[in-house]
Amino acid sequence: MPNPDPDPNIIVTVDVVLFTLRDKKLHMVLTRRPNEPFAGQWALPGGYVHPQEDADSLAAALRVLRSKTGIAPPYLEQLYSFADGARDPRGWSVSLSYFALVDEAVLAGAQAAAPGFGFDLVEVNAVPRLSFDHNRIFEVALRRLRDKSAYSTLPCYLLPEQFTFAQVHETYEHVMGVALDKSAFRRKLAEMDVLEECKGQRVGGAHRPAQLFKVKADVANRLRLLDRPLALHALVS
Amino acid sequence: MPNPDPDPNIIVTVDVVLFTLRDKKLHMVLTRRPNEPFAGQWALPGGYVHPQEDADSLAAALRVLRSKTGIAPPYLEQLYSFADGARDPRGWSVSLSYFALVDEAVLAGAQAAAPGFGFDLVEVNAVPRLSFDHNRIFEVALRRLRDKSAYSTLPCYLLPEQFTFAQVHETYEHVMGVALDKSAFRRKLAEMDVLEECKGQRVGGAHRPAQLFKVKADVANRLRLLDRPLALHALVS
DNA sequence: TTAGTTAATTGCAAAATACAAATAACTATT
DNA sequence: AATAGTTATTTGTATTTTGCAATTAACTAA
Repeated sequence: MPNPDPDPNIIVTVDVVLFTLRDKKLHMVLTRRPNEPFAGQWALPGGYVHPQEDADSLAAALRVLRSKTGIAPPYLEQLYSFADGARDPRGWSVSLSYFALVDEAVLAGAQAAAPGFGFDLVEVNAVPRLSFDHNRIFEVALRRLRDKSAYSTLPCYLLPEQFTFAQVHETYEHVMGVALDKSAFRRKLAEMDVLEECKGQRVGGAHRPAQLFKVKADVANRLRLLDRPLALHALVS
Repeated sequence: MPNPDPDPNIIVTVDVVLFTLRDKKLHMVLTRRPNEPFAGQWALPGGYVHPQEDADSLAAALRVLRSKTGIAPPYLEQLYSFADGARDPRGWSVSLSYFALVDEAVLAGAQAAAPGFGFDLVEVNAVPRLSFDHNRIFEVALRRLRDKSAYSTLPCYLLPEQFTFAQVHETYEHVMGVALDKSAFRRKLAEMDVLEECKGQRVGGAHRPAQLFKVKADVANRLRLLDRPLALHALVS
């Protein structure tokens, strides 16, 4: 009548799709697998859950990211769990997958501070063949990022400390892959009430200077949602 | 250099939050735990993943539902994965959780056909203390159901084969817990293009009879989404 | 000064929405 | 068979939200 786990071990890992914006294009972080299976191949940053070390799966994801990229992303959310007997040649396995966003400068800073971190950035339209079912995980993450960007402040986590309105606008467009009307977008941003002016701070070239903004403190910690999503116009890329 | 799983077993289970509408109120299915831990206590229908038997976690969820309730729900979606060292006294564990919707008549039919199925329905506003972290899983499921209902055909999976417009309207209201303007809702339903008239079929008492509808065949298989969500009015319950 | 350039605001037609009212289709009662 | 009662369904319209374009603002370089 007692019911000990009657089944063989199930492999439990965490994998993270870490997005950033570089040269106005959405990129993701990839690593090379150090061990079999798929040794030497591209893969998402990931690894085993360590039950003694990780309080929960979020902690495991943070640990993995720290060890592979040296950063703690400002946004990290559980994406989905891929769990079946075919995705890993070693046996039935679960990937607790997460997706994360970070300003590129933070990634570059981490890479410069400790050149040992072996990761690369690839554009999301040119993702190579990945290990396991990581291409599928990436696809789900990209779709989720794009869908959620239409009704939230998600793309703001890709921005540097200070930025102009044009940068926010561009960021949304490049993340979502669509054109967004400028004045309508400005109205929506105002409605969301997420930006704060950096008083007196302006930047620009041979033209009217642009106001610098930063994300309001309370918004930086908590994703803000729209009642009605942004309207999508023409496809951009 | 070989890398065998270095860590102790992690328990992997599936748990399902199965919703239905009874007496115009949203209910969920609960079972009594047959074994320790929490023997005799309320819990979500759930169980171990069986690696030899289950191709993937969805198959595991279907198997668990079949064994505990005798039904195969028309809608079943992965909800979230709860994974930490504290939720199960036996050790570090993962709950691959799902949520499902079904017409109450189907549940009643299964219970009548095989009275052996030991499950109960409880109203979502009167959920008792559950085993493990199942109360939290339920809360997440309820929030997801309500949020998603605002921009999808999700509540349609709670309806019987044929139904009136008033039933759809009520179902949305009771699922979401808000009042919805009737004519606006009718327009949205028309826009979604999900209903098909049952020609000539009408029902009613001492008043104008109501047209019977059914869900279009292609919609029954695939959730349909709205570009803009339903507007929420006053809280209802 | 002025031409060039990007930033930011404003105005308005068009579309979508909230709300209320009217109309339709029955039954039960007189 | 008229009519009162009840729910279903459609229609109308004021209000709000959007799409789009034009205008104004603020700078630099020539």
